[in-house]
Amino acid sequence: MASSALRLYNSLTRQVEPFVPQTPGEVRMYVCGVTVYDDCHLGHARSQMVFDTLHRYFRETGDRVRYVRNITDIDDKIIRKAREAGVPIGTITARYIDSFHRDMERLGILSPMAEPRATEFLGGMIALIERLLARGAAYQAGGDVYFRVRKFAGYGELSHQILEDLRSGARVEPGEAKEDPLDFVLWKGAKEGEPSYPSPFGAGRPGWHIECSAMSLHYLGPTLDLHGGGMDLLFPHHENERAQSEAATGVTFVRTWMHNGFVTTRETKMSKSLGNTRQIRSFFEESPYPEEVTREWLRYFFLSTHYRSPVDFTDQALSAAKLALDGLYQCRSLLEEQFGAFPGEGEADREFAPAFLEAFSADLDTPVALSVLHAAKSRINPWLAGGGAGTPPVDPRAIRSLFDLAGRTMGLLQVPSSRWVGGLRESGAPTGAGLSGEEIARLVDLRESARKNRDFREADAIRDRLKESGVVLEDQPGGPPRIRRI
RNA sequence: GGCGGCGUAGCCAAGCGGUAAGGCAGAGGUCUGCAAAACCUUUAUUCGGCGGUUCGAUCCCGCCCGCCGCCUCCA
Repeated sequence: MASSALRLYNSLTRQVEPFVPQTPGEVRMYVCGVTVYDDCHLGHARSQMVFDTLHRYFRETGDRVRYVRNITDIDDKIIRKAREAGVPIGTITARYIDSFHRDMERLGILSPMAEPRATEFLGGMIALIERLLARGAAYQAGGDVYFRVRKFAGYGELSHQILEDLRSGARVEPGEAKEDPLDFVLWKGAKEGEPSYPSPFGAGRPGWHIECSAMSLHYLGPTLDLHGGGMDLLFPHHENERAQSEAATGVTFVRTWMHNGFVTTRETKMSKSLGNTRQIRSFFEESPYPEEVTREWLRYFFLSTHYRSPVDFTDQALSAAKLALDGLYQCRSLLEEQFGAFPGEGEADREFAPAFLEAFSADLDTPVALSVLHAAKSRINPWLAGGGAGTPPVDPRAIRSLFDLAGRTMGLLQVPSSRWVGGLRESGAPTGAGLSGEEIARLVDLRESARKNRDFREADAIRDRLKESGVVLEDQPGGPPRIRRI
């Protein structure tokens, strides 16, 4: 059970309001996935991570989550890319679907219940368009089918746009036969050399927005508890989805609309058209750390800013995130050394967990949740630093319980601390500078002998040498030094 | 032009009517052969500026300055 009821910011009402699913104990959640024509960048990473965190929170608090995330595998950009490469679109989409899945694995994103692809749901989309035509909410013109925006009274409510303002800025492409510039396409008539599919309105392919309406209807019914995506999907994508879904079903499409803020570089939105994106793949490949470490590093970084605020992707902030996480691992490592294991698996925690979950309840305030982790660390560390004498100031089992909770909800602290802090000893893996575990062990032994002989010059020289290779030695009283990589 | 967001210590970042969380960095100290790690102490009388409402405002209102986003594909 949650320590307190979840409250979420709803883009529709522009207010933080209690989140109450229509069926108690069950959450119907739909998040916009990606269009598979390129590798995903850090903007996609943040969005997926935000909703993954929410997904995990629902699971933690005992809700069944029916989570659907779509894949757009038919679209102008895919077609263009396939044409340029001289291959069928399936070649392009297969490649980038694999890439997307690999990225989700890198980021530690839990799988959704379903991941439908647009091309698998043509039938559902066509049925929905037929319903809209039958109700007069759509019309055929010039081989296309358009949604009649002025027939939907609530148009503009979600993005808080005034119809006339939108109309003045709207464009009509040459060849389009819209009744109104704001009308958007539901079905595009086939064009020479483009993939097309048969339909009652002629061969063609679906417009962008209709897939989400059709697929969410199929999996989750006419009313979703929650629909999420990046801020940039608010208009026109979500506005259009809402219009066509509600025009077809006559009921509320989405109870809570959530939109996450952008990832920026130099305070400018990261976007493909600006050419300032950083791919998830390249971030991982260029990371000095193993994938499991890089994963949590990135998660901590993104989760340390509230999901609705922009995050500027800077080396400084990234570095601070790594060091903060290191501190948490250090604490866990000390606990394990003290007890021979991380004590108290599964113990209930009345000390920290309620505060941690309360932060989640307050519109997913992950920065505050992270601060609870540090508060716990600061409570136990003095005792650990004193060698664990006397009664601990806080039950170590509560720390374990909290850290496990952070693992389940945020995907943090999942790496064995011995490996995070001094992994070289276990893995024998080479360091960034190419020293193998064996070489390190040999140098450490050499230094220990030098120290025994009080040849501190030699000992320090070896220590410096190791440090240049990214290996820091921490001497401990009466034992071998701790080996920590930086 | 229309709509919206942001501006909190050197940096990152919560709080959003009751008197400034947390992280990183910095300073001093304990420990150490020296370090490192850890620990202790310390670092914003103040929340872009000016007015207003209030017993009380970083939080509400108005104006101004600066930055950003959406309005076209975009997480």
